[in-house]
Amino acid sequence: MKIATWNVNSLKVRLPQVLEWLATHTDITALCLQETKMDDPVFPKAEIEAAGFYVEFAGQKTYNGVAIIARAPIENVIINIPNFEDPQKRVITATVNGIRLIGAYIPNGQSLDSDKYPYKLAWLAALKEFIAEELKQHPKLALLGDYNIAPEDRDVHDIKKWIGGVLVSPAERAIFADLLALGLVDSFRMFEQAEKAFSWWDYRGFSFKKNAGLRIDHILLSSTLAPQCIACEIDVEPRKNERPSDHTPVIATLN
DNA sequence: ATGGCAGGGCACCCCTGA
Repeated sequence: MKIATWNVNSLKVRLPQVLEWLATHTDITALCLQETKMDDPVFPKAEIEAAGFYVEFAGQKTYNGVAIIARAPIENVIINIPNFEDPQKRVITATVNGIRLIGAYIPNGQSLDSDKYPYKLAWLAALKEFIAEELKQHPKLALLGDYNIAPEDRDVHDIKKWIGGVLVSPAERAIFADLLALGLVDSFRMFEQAEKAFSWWDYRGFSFKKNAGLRIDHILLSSTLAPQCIACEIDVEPRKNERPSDHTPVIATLN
């Protein structure tokens, strides 16, 4: 089976692309979406189900919003991080085919001197605690999503342009390392990859054409699940669509 | 140093994203 993550930057705009992508990737069992940007009453549940999928979601107007689309039943759903007060809808957790999936849209942080930066760090600390708890009950666990963290300098097209800002700060990278210390493995780095492999490119300045991107969308696998992973790839094709998301899917193959 | 593109809300300009 394959599991995937995709920040779609508005599901209203991107739903046709998502359904088309799933139609041509029939081996993807579960897809986690971020930035659906829609409240639950207007979520296109019927359309997705009519296309043959199960779907669970948690959204809000304008910002954030997450969902899981799957070809198998989606069970034992948890919305957001328990015991962490947060009006923003950024996490959906569920079990599909016996794998515990945590789909997350980690805060951007905006800048190191913004109020949103300490929110990001506190949010990540709460997420880490939640994952530690989930791992006790669900050893086969994957954390998929838009992390808004480029873990290493090789995940940044030009580190000089990003240093001193969010996404690459030592504190954020330290929390990423804390996730790895829970036993999680960055599935992308389990395999040999091309250099300058990114999952996001700014809409501005022909960034995609110049491959001036960041690798900030990740699939981390628990130590129990990682040995089942035989591939991880970034699919850049949807970034070439008309009206693309600025992010592109990441796919992990499990056997 | 700044803005550049895109989406959404809401009213035609502003906020946010990364």
